Amino acid sequence: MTAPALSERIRREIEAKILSGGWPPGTKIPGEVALMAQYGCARMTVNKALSALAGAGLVTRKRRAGTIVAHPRAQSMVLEITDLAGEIAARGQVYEWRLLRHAERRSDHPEMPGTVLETEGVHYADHAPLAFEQRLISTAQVPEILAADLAQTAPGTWLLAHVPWTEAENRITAAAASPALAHALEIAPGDPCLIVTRRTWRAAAPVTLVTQHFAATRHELVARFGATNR
Amino acid sequence: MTAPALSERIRREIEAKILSGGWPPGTKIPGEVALMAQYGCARMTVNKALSALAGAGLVTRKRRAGTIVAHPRAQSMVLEITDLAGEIAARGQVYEWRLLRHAERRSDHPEMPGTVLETEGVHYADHAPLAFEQRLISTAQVPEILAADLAQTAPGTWLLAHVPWTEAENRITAAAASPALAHALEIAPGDPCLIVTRRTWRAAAPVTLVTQHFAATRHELVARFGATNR
DNA sequence: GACGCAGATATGTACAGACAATTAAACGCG
DNA sequence: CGCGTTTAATTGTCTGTACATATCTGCGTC
Repeated sequence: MTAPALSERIRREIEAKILSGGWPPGTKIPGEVALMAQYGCARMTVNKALSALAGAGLVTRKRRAGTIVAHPRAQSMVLEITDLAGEIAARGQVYEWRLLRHAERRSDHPEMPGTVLETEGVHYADHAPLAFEQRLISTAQVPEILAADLAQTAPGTWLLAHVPWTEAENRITAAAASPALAHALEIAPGDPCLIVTRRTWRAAAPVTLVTQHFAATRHELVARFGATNR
Repeated sequence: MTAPALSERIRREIEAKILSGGWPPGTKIPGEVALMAQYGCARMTVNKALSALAGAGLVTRKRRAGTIVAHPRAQSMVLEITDLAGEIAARGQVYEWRLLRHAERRSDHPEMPGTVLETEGVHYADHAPLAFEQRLISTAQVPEILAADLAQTAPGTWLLAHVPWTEAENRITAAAASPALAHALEIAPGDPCLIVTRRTWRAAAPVTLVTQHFAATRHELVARFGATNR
C-alpha cells in the first residue's frame, strides 16, 4: 500500500464532492491558489488534479472565469467490445470458431473499396452457436491476412493481434432471424437477433467491416460507465 | 488559430506514429530525456505528452523499462446515450412523450430497495412510437421527482437536468415483442425489439432503473471510437 | 446610459531542478 | 551455471518561478 500521489488525492476529494452532490453543476469551485494554500502544495500539483477532472468532463475550466462543475449532458458510457474469443474465454466457457466460407474478390461495397477478403463463420461458446459473422477485410490494408489460417483463428482475433490500432464505428440493432441465419445459430426462423455492425479504420483507411448476429437469448452486451474513467 | 501547446504537439506526433503503424505494438519509444533533447524542451513537457498517451491507453509506461506501445486488447468504444428527447431533437424530428402510468409504491426489485416511483410511457419521434419505457426511480435518492410533472417532461429528461452525476451500467439485448408491447409500439406481435436496460447510481446509491424497448426497424444505436479519446 | 479601454484575476503552459520509486540489467559469488 | 545483490536507467511526482492569454470588472469619457 503505497501512499497515493498528492495530486491524485486532491483529484479524488474534489471528485467526491461533485459526485455526492455537495457541489452541484454550475458551482464555481475554489481557484488554484486557494486549493494550493489549502493543501500546502505548489500550483502545478493542483493544476494536475483539476486538469484531470476537466479531461474526464466533470468540470469546465476557462481562463479568468475559473473552474465550474459541468452539467451532465449525456450518459457517455464506455462499451468494451473485446474480441469474442477473449470474452468467452474470460467467462470460463469453451470457445470455438468454424469458418464456413472465405474468398478474395473485388468489393462492391461502397465503404470497402478495392479487393477484399470475405469471410463467413460461426462463433461457439460451450459448443453452442453464439454468433454468426460476416466480414470483409481490405487486402490492400492487411495483405498479411491472406497467409493466415482463418479456419484455426477467427479473423477478428487475428486482426486484433496484428493490426496496431484502430478507429471504429459500431451500430447495434435487432432483427428477426432469416431461415439461413436461424440454421447457422440453431434457433427458429423469426427468433430475435442482436446485430452488431462494426467498421474499423486505421489512419483513415478502412480495414474491416463486420456484422455479427447474436441469438438474443444467449447473449447481451454490457457496458459500464463511471465518472472516474480517466 | 492559436498555436497548439508544445506538449500537445508532441503528443500528437507520437500518436500519429503509433496510429500509422510506424511504431507497432511492443515498440519501445524514445525516453523522456531523448525526446526532451529532440524537442528542446523541459522534461515536464515531454512527460505531460506521454502521460496523456498512457491515460488514453496507447502506451504503457514503467519505470526503468521505458514507454512501450500498448497492444490493443479490446475495442473500447464510447457510446453516447443522450437523453432520447435530445437525441430525437438533434435529428430534427418532433419529439413527444406520453405518460401511461405512474405510481409510488414499495419496490420488490432487489436492485432498487425502498419506495420507488414507477413510470411507464412511450417516446415518439415524428408522431411514430419509438420506444416503450418502464422505469423505477428511488424516492429516497430523488424526492423532488414527486413534484415533477412527468406527463409533460419524460422522467429521463427530468433526471438528466436535476441529478448531478451518475454511474451507470447498460445491458443491451433483443427480444420479440409481446402483444402488449407490440400494441404500444404499433408493431406486430413477435417483431424484433432492441432492449436497453440501464441502472444508474449516484455515489453508490441506486437512483433509477430503466428498460427501453425500441422497435428495431425504427432505431439503432451508434457508437464511435477514436483512439484519441483523452 | 452606452461604449471603450485599462487593470486585475484566473487559468494555460513551460522551465529547471530535485528526490523518490521501481526494476531491468549487470555483476559477483558459490 | 544458477542465484542473490548491487547498480543504474527510467519514470513519478513535486517545488517554485515565470510569462502568456483570456476575460471579467470597473472606471472614465462622450
